Amino acid sequence: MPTITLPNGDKKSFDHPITAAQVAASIGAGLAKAAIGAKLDFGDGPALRDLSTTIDRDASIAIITAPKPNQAATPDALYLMRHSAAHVMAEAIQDVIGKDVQLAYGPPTDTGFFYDMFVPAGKKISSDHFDAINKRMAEIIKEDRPFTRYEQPGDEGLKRLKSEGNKYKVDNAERALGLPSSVYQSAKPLAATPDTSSLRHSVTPSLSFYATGAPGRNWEDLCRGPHVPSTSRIGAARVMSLASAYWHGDENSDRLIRVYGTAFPTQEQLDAYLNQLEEAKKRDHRVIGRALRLFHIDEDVGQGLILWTPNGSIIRKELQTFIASELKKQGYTEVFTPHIGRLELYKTSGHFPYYKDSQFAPIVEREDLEKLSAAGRTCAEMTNRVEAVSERLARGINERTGAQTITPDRIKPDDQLIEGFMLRPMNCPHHAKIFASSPHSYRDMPVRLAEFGTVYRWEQSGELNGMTRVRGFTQDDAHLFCTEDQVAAEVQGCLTLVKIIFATLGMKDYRVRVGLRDPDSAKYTGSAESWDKAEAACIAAAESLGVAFSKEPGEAAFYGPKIDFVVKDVIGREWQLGTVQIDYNMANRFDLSYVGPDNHPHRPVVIHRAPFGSMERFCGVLIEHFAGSFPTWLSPEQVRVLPISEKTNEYAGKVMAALRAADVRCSADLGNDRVQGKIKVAADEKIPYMLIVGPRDAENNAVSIRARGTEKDLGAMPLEQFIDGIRAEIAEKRAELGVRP
RNA sequence: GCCGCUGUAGCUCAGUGGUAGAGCGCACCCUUGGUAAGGGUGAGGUCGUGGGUUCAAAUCCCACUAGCGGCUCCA
Repeated sequence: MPTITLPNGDKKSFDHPITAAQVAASIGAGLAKAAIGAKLDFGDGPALRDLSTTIDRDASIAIITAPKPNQAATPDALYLMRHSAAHVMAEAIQDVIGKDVQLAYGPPTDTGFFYDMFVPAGKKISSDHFDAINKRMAEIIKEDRPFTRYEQPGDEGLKRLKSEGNKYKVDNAERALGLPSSVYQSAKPLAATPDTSSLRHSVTPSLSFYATGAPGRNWEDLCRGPHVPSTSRIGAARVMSLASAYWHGDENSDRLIRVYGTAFPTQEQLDAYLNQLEEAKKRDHRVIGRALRLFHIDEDVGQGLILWTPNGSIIRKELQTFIASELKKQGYTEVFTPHIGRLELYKTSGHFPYYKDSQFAPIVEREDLEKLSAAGRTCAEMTNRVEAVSERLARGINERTGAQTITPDRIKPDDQLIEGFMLRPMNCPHHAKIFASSPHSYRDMPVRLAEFGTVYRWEQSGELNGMTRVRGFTQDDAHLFCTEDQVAAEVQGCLTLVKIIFATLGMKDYRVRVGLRDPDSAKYTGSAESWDKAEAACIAAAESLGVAFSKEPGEAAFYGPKIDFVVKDVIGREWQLGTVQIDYNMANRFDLSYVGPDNHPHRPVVIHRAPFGSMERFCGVLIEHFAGSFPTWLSPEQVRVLPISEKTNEYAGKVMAALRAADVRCSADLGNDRVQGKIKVAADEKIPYMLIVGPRDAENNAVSIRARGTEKDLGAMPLEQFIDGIRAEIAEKRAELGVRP
């Protein structure tokens, strides 16, 4: 007979099996009323369950409740409500579009839920249907139909699903039963059961179904649950958007329509969320970037290629100056290298064969093309000769790495090869060549070569996104060539740099991933001992950051472990910014060495690191972080002088000149607007300081201050004092606008 | 790359088969005003590109191109 442990440690014993709802009722009527689910632990870990779950053995329980008014829902409560809302939305869609819409998979997400579905040919779902779907969802919620769970033996349930002709549900059922799929075939290994929760569920020999109402009479769906007790407990739900998704995320498989929705306990909370989305859109770096004229993308220049306009260029330049000064302190040396290199170089590095499809096409010499053309050769022949490697190179690479990237049919004698150049996808080959250009003693190590190096990658067109995903970008790159013993200290130094940058910019909302090797894979280069040491160094360095980080086995590059910094944009998408990667491969490929204390050559270890990642992406994220209101040191325009009338224009000009002489970025608004109008314009442009000057100020050699974010006149102060104040603020890279009379 | 949506003035957008519109911005004029837009006049568009249907296309159809939202990918 079950003994049930409550969250506070109290125990309750019952002499008969009991439902979670009854447990709630035994604690209090208010709890029973608010309950929408339960987290039960039968000793195998906590799992969310229906309130109707029968408890027939010892368990600990936490009742999940709907939030009180004005209270935020717990993640568990939202999970239950949204998972349930997905069913309601699916029913509504089938009512609006047609019963022949086939449902596939509908889980909750961080911000709501989605349901993937197959819409038969001839039918269509579009945003025009949203009003009707929303209306139908509201009706179903209002009807307050119970979510009724029932189970069928696996074979029986499967037979029934097969007779219904929905292969997606058959597939779901087969996977729930632990059977191989009879309907889904793919070259790719089957993904693990998609599961957005950390909750565990066991494979059972039966299948569970949920009817929204009475089984057989109302709408129902194969589902493992759990759900809220009845539809009215969902609160407020809404369909949000349409997208496409592949079945099993497999691009060679069926394309499904993914319908996104969200649900909140109350209409007010849903409205607040929608409002928040609207606000987030205003922070979008693409919107602010245009409004503040920070960057431009021009169709005629090309997709994914950023033109830094004067305002954006100031921000970038300030950031680069900032980081360059930190690099100097850490003993880096700066280098400059070209944006292209010979194909041979990237064949040596392995980039060309390995990442062929995500690079710009090679630049082939005109003479070669003409020769081939005159000889009647095809395009395929040209490609073959461009992509092939010399015997010498193939030997070299195979010897050291067993390189899988060169196939024997692509090895050609030198006179068969077509040479060419490539836009560089990475800076490391150039830096490796600089390292190799002079001999090195262990006494010189580490050698730290830094460059704001622009690289070009052929990103898929559908991936391009403002400044955050582009085809040409500048890494704040550096390569540290060090001895094995120096790896830990150098990784530590890289993280210190990242920490300084993030702290200076007030960026706190990021996460850290430590990518480790997959213990079951053999694709990695470098010795096991080196990997052990490097992984330990990465973990130790990450621990020293004082920030939560995740260890991610299998996420290492094939050439070494790495540490990535990831931030979210305003609409919740994650972007990788800074990265630190340890590389055991490159030094081999380029045959790099230094002379050790034993007077023999040794292989250096290479660390790739870019604390910002790319200037483009970093600035994009930074625009959103500050919502365009940059601290003074980064602001394209730091001060604007606003004369009250044209009578004070001359003094305004003097003020501007004095500020410019003090290295402050400043302009004066000498138009014939009234001062209210000039303030509005300057405020819209998010300029940190407005100096309003009239005859009174001119007489006293003073300025009246108005700081961004302060909706009033702060009073007047002597011009010289203002200049001293703002210079200090800029020099110290202060986050706040602090110059006051 | 794939699916869906979108492309009209510098920007934000209205215009569903019959002479191209608004607000903001811009230019000029009046106003000389002490803290989030005083007033007026004017310039500015081969309606993303190319085909097609039609007496007639910004509008309907097709293709391309670019952007947006997802998916897949990301050294």
